[in-house]
Amino acid sequence: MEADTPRTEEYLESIYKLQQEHRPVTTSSLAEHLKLSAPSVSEMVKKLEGKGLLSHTEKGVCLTEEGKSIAKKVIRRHRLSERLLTDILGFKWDEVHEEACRLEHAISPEMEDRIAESLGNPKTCPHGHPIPDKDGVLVKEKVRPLSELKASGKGVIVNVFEEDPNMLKYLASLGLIPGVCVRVEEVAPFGGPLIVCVSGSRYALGREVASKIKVK
Amino acid sequence: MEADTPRTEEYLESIYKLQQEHRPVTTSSLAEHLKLSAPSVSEMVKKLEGKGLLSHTEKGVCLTEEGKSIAKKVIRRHRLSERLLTDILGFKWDEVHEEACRLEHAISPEMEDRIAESLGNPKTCPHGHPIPDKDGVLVKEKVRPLSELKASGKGVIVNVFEEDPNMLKYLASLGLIPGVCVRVEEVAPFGGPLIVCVSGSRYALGREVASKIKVK
DNA sequence: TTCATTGATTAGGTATACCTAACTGTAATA
DNA sequence: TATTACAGTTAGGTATACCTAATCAATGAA
Ligand SMILES: [Mn+2]
Ligand SMILES: [Mn+2]
Ligand SMILES: [Mn+2]
Ligand SMILES: [Mn+2]
Repeated sequence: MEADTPRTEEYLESIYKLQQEHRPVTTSSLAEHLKLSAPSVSEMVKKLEGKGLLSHTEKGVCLTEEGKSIAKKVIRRHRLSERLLTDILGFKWDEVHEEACRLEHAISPEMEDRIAESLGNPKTCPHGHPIPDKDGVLVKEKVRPLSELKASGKGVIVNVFEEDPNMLKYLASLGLIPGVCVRVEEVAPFGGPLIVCVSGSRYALGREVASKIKVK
Repeated sequence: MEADTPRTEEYLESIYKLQQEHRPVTTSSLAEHLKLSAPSVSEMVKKLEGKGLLSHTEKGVCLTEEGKSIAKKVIRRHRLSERLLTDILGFKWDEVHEEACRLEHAISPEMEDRIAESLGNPKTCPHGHPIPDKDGVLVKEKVRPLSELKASGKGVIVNVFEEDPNMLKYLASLGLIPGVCVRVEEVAPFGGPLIVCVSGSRYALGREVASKIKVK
């Protein structure tokens, strides 16, 4: 069994994430997510299929058990890196994604263990996403998008499906971070914004944005 | 100016280190240090020369100012990584070299700053080697090898030029780490061992080993 | 002086991972 | 039905960084 290269890890990670977000896992969606050309992805997908890490049918790409297992390891390292960056090195949650995306390929199993231990085995990354445990067990909370709440509905933010630093900075400035309670005051019709109440303040939130904030 | 690849960084780092240790910086010594074939190094050296990072004469390879500057940045990231690993994540000094050798290529300038800050701007790595500052200033202490001390000579260990984990573990088990005071009790003739006294205990040390321990 | 050793390079090749341009097949549209 | 749009692949090519085998050049020993 040949060692996985950083690129293999990156593909598997992307595929796993797209699938988790219930987005189509096609070569084109992958190409968009990875910011690569379609033929590059097409070629790589074929190689990964040859290595038994995924299967590729008309319906799209699907990780095998081995592919899933590797993906979860990468995601564990990614999310632990993010926690290291925020909790120990003092980064903001909007500054860690890119950094972690490089670190995740440079961390040994020993370092992974030490980070987890030093941080007290955190259960989630700074964005609220679960950190798979050593055995690849990933506890997914049942959540729904904030955008689905009705007027006067309430919920606690569990996680935020967003990687764009500017958006994350904006959300943090409104106090929209995991663990915070949000109440929907009003829902404008025709796909209009939501008026939400967060720790005493009122804000108008676009549907698009609200759909990325998952609450329970 | 194209970005440096991890491999470019690795070559420059090796060249800088060999030169610091006053070892010949030839393609063959480089090949040995980097564990690559001579032709591979020969080729890469030519490329790096073309990029203006080094010059290659009969006397060997010599970094240009730009090459030196990059090398010192890599070494700064390497040594800061080592400190992060030992001081924050609880690694032993014999476990950090390889890990840091990967991390050093995955750390952004921002992360470099945060590590330095979080650690209180350490002056040396766990092996006692100076950490270049942001501007590439590297303070080298005047030291000499323990093997050069005469009988009843004394010195404080400044650093240890050794990367082999087993050797480092051995040295740590004898208490031979930076900051510790060593007295040479006896020097066996004909290149024989030194009998040294460290924190109350006596040990026989081979010349080879003793030459890697630098004292002041 | 000639030969063998050593160091370095040239020649030729591989693997990985990316690209653009061109082509193909399917499915919705006019 | 013919057309267009889109997704996906094939074809052909590049850059990086490695390898082995063969060659070349200088040096010291026979
Ligand atoms: Mn990643
Ligand atoms: Mn995250
Ligand atoms: Mn290195
Ligand atoms: Mn060190």
